Amino acid sequence: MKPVATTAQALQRRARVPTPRELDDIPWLQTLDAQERAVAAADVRVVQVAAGELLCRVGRPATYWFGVIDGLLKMSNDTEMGVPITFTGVPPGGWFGEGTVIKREVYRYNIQALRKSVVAGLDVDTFHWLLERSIPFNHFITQQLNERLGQFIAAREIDRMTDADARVARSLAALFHPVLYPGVGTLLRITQQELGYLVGLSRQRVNEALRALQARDCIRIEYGGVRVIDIHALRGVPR
DNA sequence: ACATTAAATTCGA
DNA sequence: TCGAATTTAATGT
Repeated sequence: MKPVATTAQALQRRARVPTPRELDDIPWLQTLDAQERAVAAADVRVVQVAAGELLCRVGRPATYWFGVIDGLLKMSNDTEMGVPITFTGVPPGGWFGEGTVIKREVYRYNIQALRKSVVAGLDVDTFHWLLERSIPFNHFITQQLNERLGQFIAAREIDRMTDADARVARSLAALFHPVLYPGVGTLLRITQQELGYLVGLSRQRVNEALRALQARDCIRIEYGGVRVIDIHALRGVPR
């Protein structure tokens, strides 16, 4: 997967107005009252990104609050020296970057599309407009920040786990988070290769882990995706 | 790495 | 626009 250089300007040029169907898939929009929803919906823009494309880069000023309509993104956090460390996936229904947008700072993550995806963006100014007047929106954001904090703590634990089955189980459980990623439902569309990129394992090893989890009746493997049978069992996979 | 199977796309009516 | 044929993608070993 080769990274494709993408400027914010190029993204803006390719952006279009969301379809009604796409608006329905934006969780926070549904919580707003009619007036505010109308204003916010009018400011949402949507763009297709190709696999490997970089949506935003560390250090660029935050101009949008992003959400995944369709596809799968990877949040990665570079360390000082060059390459590695700490990934989380962002499946459909996930919105991110609110911490950065609230403070009007620069992005602290690289966001890369793991596959061809549809991403929505809300202008920073509209975000602040909502934050200043809408209680439902504030509830949404508070909850979002709170749940994500829990996810980062979980991610640290996952990093330390050596057992591949357990890593896959916990990473999957994170992606099935009902509050952060309501768009996922019980079927997560992710290939074993993509899971491999996220967790840092080979496709073969991910395949093996998934089969073990399926044997435990935690999940069901489907073509191009994974269905959760028992999320609690998934979280509880030991070691 | 390879064989198998599923899905997406093309193409002809 | 239907469906068969072909190509591409994902899975399992």
